[in-house]
Amino acid sequence: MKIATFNINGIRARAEALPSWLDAARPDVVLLQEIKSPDDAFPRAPFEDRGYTVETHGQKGFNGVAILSRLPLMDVTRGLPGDQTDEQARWIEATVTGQAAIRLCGLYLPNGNPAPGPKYDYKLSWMARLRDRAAALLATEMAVVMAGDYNVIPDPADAARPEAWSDDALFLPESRAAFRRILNLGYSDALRLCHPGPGHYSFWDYQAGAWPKNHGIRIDHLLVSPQAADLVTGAGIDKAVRDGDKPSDHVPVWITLDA
DNA sequence: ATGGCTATATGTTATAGA
Repeated sequence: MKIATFNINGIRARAEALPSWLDAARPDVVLLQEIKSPDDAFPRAPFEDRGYTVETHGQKGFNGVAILSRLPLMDVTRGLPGDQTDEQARWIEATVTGQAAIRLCGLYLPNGNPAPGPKYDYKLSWMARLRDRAAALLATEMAVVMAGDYNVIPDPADAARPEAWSDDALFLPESRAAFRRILNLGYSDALRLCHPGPGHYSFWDYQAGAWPKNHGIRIDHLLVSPQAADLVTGAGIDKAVRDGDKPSDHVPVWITLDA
């Protein structure tokens, strides 16, 4: 099974780039972030025509997550537990069944800038809720894959110019510690199971020539529970997508599983 | 150096992103 995460930065803006990548990469499941669309405006046909089931959790204008799957999805839930007043569409779950059942979580973690401030407070409180949900899922002993745009640079090796991010919400010590707390529950950063070392990025800003200068950061992650880590056979980043026509500022990150 | 580009809605400017 091949599972990918991709912050597409607008589903309608990626009407050509996303199907083009799907046809080349042939993932079984894709967790999408920043669809920037209400559910009823999501263009389903290009995906259903390719054999994908579409489950969305969107809102007007910003945010929004979705799952595309060529395998059956069950028990779909929307919204991260822990705060009934949170109206931002950033979390969706479903169980996908191939040779094994896997609980999927698609997430778009708050950016948090500027820090300090209310947006950063929201980021950290969202991460505390994420940790609680991650712990609850771990207790089920299912294979769990939590994938999406975490908006966290875990380590200096995950940025071409770490010094440029020292005061940024994506790289502040508290953000990195909150991410590390989830790993410390027992989850693994799946790309790191397969590819240690620097130079693996998933985002390049549209501005300031970040792409041609390769000033990237790695902020899109697939975290896997121990039961899911047992099944991982490979991982990668489809960097070439950033060079396509009308690209997102993020590129797809994927894993393959013996499942 | 300068938020330098992009997407969307609030729409010929503002907001958010990272």
